[in-house]
Amino acid sequence: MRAMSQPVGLPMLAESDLVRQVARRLTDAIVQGRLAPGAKVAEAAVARELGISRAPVREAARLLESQGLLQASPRRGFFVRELSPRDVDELYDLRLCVERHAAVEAARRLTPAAREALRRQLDLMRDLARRDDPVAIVEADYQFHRLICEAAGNARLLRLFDGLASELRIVIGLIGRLYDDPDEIARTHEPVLAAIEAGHPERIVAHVDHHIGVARREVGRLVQSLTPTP
Amino acid sequence: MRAMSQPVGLPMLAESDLVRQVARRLTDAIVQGRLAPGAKVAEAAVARELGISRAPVREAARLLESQGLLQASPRRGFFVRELSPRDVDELYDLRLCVERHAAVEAARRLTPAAREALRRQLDLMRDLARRDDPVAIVEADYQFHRLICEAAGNARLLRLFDGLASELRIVIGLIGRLYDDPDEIARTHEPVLAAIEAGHPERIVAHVDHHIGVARREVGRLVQSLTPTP
DNA sequence: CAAGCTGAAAGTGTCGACAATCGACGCCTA
DNA sequence: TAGGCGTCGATTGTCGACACTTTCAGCTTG
Repeated sequence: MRAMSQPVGLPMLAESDLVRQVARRLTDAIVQGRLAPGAKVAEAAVARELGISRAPVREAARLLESQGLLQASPRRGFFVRELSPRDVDELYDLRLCVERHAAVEAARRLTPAAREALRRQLDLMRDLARRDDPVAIVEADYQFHRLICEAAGNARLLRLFDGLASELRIVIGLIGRLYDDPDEIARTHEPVLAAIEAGHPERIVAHVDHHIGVARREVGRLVQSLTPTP
Repeated sequence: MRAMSQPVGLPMLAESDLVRQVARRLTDAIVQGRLAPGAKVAEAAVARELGISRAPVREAARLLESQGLLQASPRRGFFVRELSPRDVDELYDLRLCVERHAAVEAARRLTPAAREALRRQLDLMRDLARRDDPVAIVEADYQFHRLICEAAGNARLLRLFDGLASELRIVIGLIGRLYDDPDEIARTHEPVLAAIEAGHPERIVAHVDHHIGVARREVGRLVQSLTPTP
């Protein structure tokens, strides 16, 4: 009984789990926009395409449902989640809540390694902005925020952030370029990192609020333009 | 098309979804302490006991895994999550983060109905404290916090709170009485509601912090005493 | 006596199949 | 011609079965 007191922490190799693989493929397809919001995800079709049976597909779909990427309609199947402007509002409310906390915590326990990683990520973003690579910038943007959550040292916080981010990617994946001015991204991130390094909680919150507010407006506008006014 | 313009409010009969039912049963068994942390949840055994096949059990288990109640170990099965002191720390960190936000938002958009519900819940808690009903008090405590999250008007926030709460219930369910002084619960809730009604963000945060800090210490002590020092 | 090996039993991962149900198409009726 | 009804196909929900893995008890051996 004491033998397996530590099932936690191991990288859990041998991910031969078909479920995880299917979940990953579906997730990729959704965030890359290959599966549009509202599209039906038929078990049989996916299973045929992957050359497996329906069981793993079903379980993967349920996993993605719990993550908010799919929506289950009893007796009808799974559909890619459609995000209303209200949904986006909810998601950004939570992002604000989560990332404020993450940034403050990250500042409290900032290790040299984490600080270095954040700086490198910022450099990368500046570089991508110069080279005007809109797809890579969105990814780098995501990674920067993820690094902050990682630095907060709370595994659940990180999982929560991943969940919010993947749901937002449903809509973000629809467009190639999120910001009109790619350079703006790098610029709005700088003060966030600076505030974290300085370690003033109020300043951190203020800059995080500002930065996320900008993103929120951008995505909000985008979703608004995508939603056929009812 | 106008015929059923009101799909809301119907009780949605015929929830023949076995998965939901199994998930509910397992959840109940866990939070009631009938399934102890670390216990194995064998698909076949559960299926036999419920008189169904393994497929729905599997899906329900995976659902509970995504909620953090179960832990999947490839090729070995599902186990009831064991919470280390560190896990409890993480959970309370997130609770703090989530409930601060919820309380501030609830204050911003407090409807008379929500306010009334919160007051009634507080009265109920006072009553239960007088009658010294430790089990009911924990439940009422949970409901009070849930009402605050409901009043915040963010469905995802509520789901997030439910997830955190159910994970914490893994350990809370282990004991009958969480607080030494039942009356203390009601007393530490009063200033929270007062602050929400007053609407001062800083005061709200302060009181929420204090209240959750108390609970955190209690649960922390409990978990500490349950953990065989490694 | 402890440690390692062997075999069987139990359990998971995956599959294909069947019944129940939902959506769509076409037909009938007013 | 518009609207309701019944039938058909397609898909889900559930099941039982099989191969492979893990676990554990008993045996062997140093």
